[in-house]
Amino acid sequence: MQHTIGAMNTPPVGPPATLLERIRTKITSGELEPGNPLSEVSLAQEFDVSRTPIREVLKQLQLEGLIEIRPKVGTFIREPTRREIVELFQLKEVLEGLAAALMARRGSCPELDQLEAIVSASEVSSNAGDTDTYAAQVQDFHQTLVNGADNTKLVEQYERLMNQLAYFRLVRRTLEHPGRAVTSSAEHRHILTVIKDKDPFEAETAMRAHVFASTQELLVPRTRTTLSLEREEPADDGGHED
Amino acid sequence: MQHTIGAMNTPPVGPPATLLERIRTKITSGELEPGNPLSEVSLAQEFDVSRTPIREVLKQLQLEGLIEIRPKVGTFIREPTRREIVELFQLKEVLEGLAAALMARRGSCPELDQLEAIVSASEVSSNAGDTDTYAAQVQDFHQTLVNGADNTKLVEQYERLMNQLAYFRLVRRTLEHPGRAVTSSAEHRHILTVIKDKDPFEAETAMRAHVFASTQELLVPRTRTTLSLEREEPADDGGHED
DNA sequence: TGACCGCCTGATGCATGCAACATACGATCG
DNA sequence: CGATCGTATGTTGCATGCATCAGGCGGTCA
Repeated sequence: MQHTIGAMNTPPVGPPATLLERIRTKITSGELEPGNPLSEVSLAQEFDVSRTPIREVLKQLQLEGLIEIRPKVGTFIREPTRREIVELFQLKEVLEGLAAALMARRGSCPELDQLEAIVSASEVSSNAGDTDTYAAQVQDFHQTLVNGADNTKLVEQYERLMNQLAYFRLVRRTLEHPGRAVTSSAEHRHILTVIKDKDPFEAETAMRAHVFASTQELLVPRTRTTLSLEREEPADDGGHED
Repeated sequence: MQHTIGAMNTPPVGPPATLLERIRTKITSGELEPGNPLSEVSLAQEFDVSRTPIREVLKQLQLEGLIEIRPKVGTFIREPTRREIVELFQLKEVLEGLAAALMARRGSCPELDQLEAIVSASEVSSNAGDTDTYAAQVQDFHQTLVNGADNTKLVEQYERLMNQLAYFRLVRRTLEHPGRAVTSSAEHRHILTVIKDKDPFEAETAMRAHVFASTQELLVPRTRTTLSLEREEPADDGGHED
């Protein structure tokens, strides 16, 4: 599970992180509020470097979609529009679907064992109602699955996507729906089963259905405890009519 | 079809292109050979700016995967490994599949009419054996389809993917297979039909099959005119067994 | 002759300074 | 009193200079 790739959002060790990673983390961790201005001089002082490397990093983060540089005005943390969030989740669905299919084709691998451990542990925590633990395990499940696809380009695109979503802010909300945890856990178990069965098609289908369901939980404002997928927003939400 | 987004690889007008776009184009257009060193001072002189903006651009291009910056040594045009190419094509398949599904769900839109025009024109050129014209139309078909998905994030990821592939270099080879053009053209027509029928599932399925077939033509060295998908490389090539 | 060691050149890495511009505020005029 | 214009400030945009280091080349020694 260790990554030697340069651009990671969760470096295993602390200090020896790239400037890019450190500033990115400052944004994705929610330390800064969206819309907040990011002065080059402030960052330069904070990280004890000059403006030059800061500017290089900011340009890259703009390319990643995390910030917006308004020329001659300033740099601001970007707040994804709802439309963009929907778009990103549509991508998330197919990317994770691909990951599941690739893992199913791949067969035995370290990540498969990790998935087994994660799913087993998450079944315990979900039944126990330990939301915090389960939330972390959900993250692990998806990340491990993408890693298990053995496709570095997929991992890169997925990382960028999750960074743009500031996913950390969203996951917690999902699990506020009572009963979602156990349902989600069951879906994880099913996905793992079909992957073990080396059924790429079913793995992809199940994964996409799972991601779609989780997405719905996130995008639909939590108004009632059990919701039956009624739509209360005219905007396209990536519905499954296939 | 016009894009006002900052990072595009094919700006509609010439001169007022960003420095990033201009340098990126220098790479993706094949003007530079892979492995070729990209000196900061050379680029600075060529574009009549100082090294500072050049460095910012190079850092961004590194993030895009187009170049490799070896610290204290130099910057080099990156040559994707064959494995990376396979990985990128796996992504291309699902991204274009998503695009087709989204277009099918969307219904009438300008891009749909454009697709109709492109497919009709390409049927003519493919039957006439006009390879050059057909190659351009193939590009148009795929680009228009992705644009028609009405998902800006998908467009962005797709652009990056195509840049990494240096797709321009590869497409031409595909059409060297005699008969591929007419087959491909027929697939395009079928895809357009199911999109018009608003059948997202079939659209995605057809699109993925088409991309996969085209990919095979690209990845399998052209040894015989009609090949029946036999594999001559042990490496995983993203096979469809679902 | 062969291997090793030190310099030398080229590159990048970064700090700094100046110029240009967008924005906000306050004074002035109708 | 309201609108407008000028200025003041804070920001980014870019050029330049120096420090640092990797890699190559030649000389020297065994």
